[in-house]
Amino acid sequence: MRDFHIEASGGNIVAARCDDVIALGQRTFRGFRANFDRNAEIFGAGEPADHVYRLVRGAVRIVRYTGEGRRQILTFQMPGDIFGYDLGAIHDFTAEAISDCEVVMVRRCSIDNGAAEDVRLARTLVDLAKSQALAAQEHALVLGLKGAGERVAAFLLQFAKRCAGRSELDLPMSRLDIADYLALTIESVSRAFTQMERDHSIALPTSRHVLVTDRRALEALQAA
Amino acid sequence: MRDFHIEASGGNIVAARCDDVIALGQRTFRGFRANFDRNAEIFGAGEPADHVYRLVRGAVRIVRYTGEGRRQILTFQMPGDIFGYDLGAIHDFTAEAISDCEVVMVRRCSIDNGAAEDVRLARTLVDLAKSQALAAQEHALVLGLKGAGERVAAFLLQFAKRCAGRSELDLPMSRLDIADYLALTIESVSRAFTQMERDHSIALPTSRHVLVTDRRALEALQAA
DNA sequence: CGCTCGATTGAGCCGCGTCAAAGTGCGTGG
DNA sequence: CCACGCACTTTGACGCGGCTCAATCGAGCG
Repeated sequence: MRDFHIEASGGNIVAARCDDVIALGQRTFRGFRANFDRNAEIFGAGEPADHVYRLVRGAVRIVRYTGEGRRQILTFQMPGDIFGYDLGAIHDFTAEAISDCEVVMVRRCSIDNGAAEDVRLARTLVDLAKSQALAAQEHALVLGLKGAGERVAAFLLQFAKRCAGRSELDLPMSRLDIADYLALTIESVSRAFTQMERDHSIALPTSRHVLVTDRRALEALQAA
Repeated sequence: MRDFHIEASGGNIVAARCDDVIALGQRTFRGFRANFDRNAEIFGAGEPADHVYRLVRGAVRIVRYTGEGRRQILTFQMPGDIFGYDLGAIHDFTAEAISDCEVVMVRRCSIDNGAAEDVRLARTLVDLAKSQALAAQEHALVLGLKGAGERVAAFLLQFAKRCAGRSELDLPMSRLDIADYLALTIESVSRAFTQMERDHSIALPTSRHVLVTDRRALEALQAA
């Protein structure tokens, strides 16, 4: 398990080991591990999409910027998630580290080549893409149908489900990240949180630490 | 090219021929052709997803209904589009005929079986799923970042691109369909149309017939 | 201790939804 | 062929939810 170091021009990649893999289907792909500092760009929209990533530790946001600085977060990636396997040869979106984080990078062509000789892998990739499509559609539903409070409730429930249904949540992302994910302002997100606290649906020991005390109430709120 | 008829319980499928196919990758899948009347349900959310569809003629909306009758349209399908190839064994959404339309249906298992022995097909399916994911993400961006007028402009430009960039558009869908796609009300959609007409960005010989007279203006409006 | 960044809270405003009323086009039947 | 009815569209008046602007608060850190 020999370690070696990479000095990226931006200084974001601080260390890498060569013994890490991404598992897809029955196959494992050899890649390397990389660390990114908080707010570092992992890849940018428009750059060549020649690597696929698995998040090991930390949290990542997939983002689209508009001309005038407005920002929309499409998904949050949590440990175990695969990202960066985009449609074309160019990344459609930007990936940024929400917290200091650790990823495994695999050359995309090795996955594509593997899929050319392993139908089981190919099926796994189809399901991966389909589940991303479904997630994006659900996101569009939330943005289209729900009001501010309902969006935040839906976000909390979605996040809780990702954490194996635990009722004690440590949010890695700021209010601004949540706002840009739900297409709201920080103020609206904040008001929604305090309202849910007043209703005793949640408790907020700190602003990033959430206790879901009444899941039913959140589910009822979300459904509205 | 012998014709035969199917009588569905709902009376929606009025005729079918057995000589039609869906082409995917290098392969063609034998299926059968079916016609649906305007507003007929092609498949419903929750039903077994054991067929994949290609639209031949007409237009289709992919829809999600909430408990209280609210509705969100996720995509419009135009001739040539493939739909119904969902993630699980159950359809996540409902497909409805916007106009009288004609589809080719293929058993989903024949596609899945084909992918198990043809890697080129498998790659095509990955790209199909990825492009659906990208479309859903773009849709989420529109709903998240744009105001009413900008959404309608984006919709018109997207529709125009689908029609080989023609500037003369025949919208198959009602204002209500557009509203439910863009997460607006019919009134807001209507006002956006008339505003664009006042700005001489478009002309409206009839409400369903749109002439894009100033594409640049629409693009500028959309970008806002 | 004081600085800074993020979160919260409040006041006012604006865009879009809601409600209501015409207006328009089209198919149907007389 | 015309008259009617129905579904869809357009237009207007008004209210509300969430955005904007601004001030305060709180926690982490040098």
